[in-house]
Amino acid sequence: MNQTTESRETVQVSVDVVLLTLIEQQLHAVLLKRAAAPFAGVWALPGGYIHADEDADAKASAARVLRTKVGIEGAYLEQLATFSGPARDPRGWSVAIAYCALLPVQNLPPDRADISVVPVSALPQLPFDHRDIVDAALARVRSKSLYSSLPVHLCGETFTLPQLQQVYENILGEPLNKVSFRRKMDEMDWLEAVAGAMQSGAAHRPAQLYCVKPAFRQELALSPRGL
Amino acid sequence: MNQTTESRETVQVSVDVVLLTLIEQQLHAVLLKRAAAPFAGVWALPGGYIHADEDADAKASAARVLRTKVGIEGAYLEQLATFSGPARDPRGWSVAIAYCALLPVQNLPPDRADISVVPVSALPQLPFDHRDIVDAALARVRSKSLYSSLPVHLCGETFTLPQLQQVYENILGEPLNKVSFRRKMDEMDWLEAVAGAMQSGAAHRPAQLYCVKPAFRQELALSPRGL
DNA sequence: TAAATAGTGTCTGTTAGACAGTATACG
DNA sequence: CGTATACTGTCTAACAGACACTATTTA
Repeated sequence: MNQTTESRETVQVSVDVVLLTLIEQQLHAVLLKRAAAPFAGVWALPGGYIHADEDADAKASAARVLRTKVGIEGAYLEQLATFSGPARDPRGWSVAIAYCALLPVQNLPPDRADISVVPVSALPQLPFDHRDIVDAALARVRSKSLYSSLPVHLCGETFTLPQLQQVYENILGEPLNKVSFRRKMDEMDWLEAVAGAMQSGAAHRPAQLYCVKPAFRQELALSPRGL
Repeated sequence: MNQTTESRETVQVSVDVVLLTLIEQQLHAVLLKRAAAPFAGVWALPGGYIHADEDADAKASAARVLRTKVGIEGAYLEQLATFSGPARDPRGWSVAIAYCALLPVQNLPPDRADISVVPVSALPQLPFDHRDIVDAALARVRSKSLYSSLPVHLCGETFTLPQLQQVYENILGEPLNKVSFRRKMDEMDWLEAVAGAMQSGAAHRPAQLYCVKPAFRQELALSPRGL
């Protein structure tokens, strides 16, 4: 809070969201074609100014951006970091509160001309410092996947342990030990088995379906020693 | 970034700093007596508006606040989180980019009437949402101390391993195993021994002095598996 | 030489990964 | 019954903590 009453050059405050999903074993980010200047017509992160008259806080602004501009609801949302400076936006000194959002691929909105879902390994050039923001999101998601239940937010309502392990492996970019993974999931007690097993007609033993325990639905669960 | 050009109610952006130091085995926070309304005369976190005409980014604003309002320089600075909403400041919808700063006690400024250094376990009532910000800083410092070299920023230029272990223990609030701690410090290779040993006239074997390796002076070093 | 803390060697229990086995579906 | 994947039992290697021992200073 300020200790003086002097007024200074205005600072623009916006919210930017890195919306990630997992498609065909690869993390993808959702980009929006910018409607207005600057960078009109360019693919960029979904974002927008804070609406002081309707947003309860910046997280609510991010949720509103996802709802009104991307058309999704219920994504896992977590504040990432705040980016600032005179050069990141050509309009002048600006502040962007960046959020990271995770969504199962099946909850993505239907195809739209102004929405692009691209692998994070093949992003186009992004305006502002959006590339830095995406990089920060990827670093955060990868590091948190080492010791938390964060990746469950990329799975649907129910999933099998082999599926969940694959999600972890896709995010981390390295194979995990099956026995250790299942032992951890068991110890952490984040999941509960659903009555019916998944058969899916595959020519092998069906896998048990699990869902996240209600207590961890919105919150993250942490593991003391990783994995 | 915004996708529209509409303009809305203004949002105030400030920077708040949780400056922590270790005094007599206890974490202390530095509070400043507010000079201006709101909450004039009340102890609060050092903070201030961003000066768009001189600050390179919000971190520079935080460093400037520490320099001009608290009188310190060279503290370890790390962005914490951004707090926002219509209710946190009586002047209206506001955004506070919070930073956490660590400083060895010997680098604190000389006593001043408008500066108070209080144990974090005995903080007074704080205005705005400064209590939430302090709590976030403590949670961050404690969790990062589990797997990084962050506590070295609370030590002076040189220190002994028993001293450093005590800093970790004071932050974490629990005793650490001496053998394991020294084994980790050795494996991580963050420190280097200084030529002379510290005797300090104590009636026992003197301890080797260490300093942080130059590569980790400003950056943090992480440990893959904790401690 | 007694007291006090620094620093080290080694044992043991815990945890993580490798491997191989059993279970259960489909064709 | 062959194949493919789910799941489990068990061995082994790596790691962390406990304990005890040696080292070096002052009084």
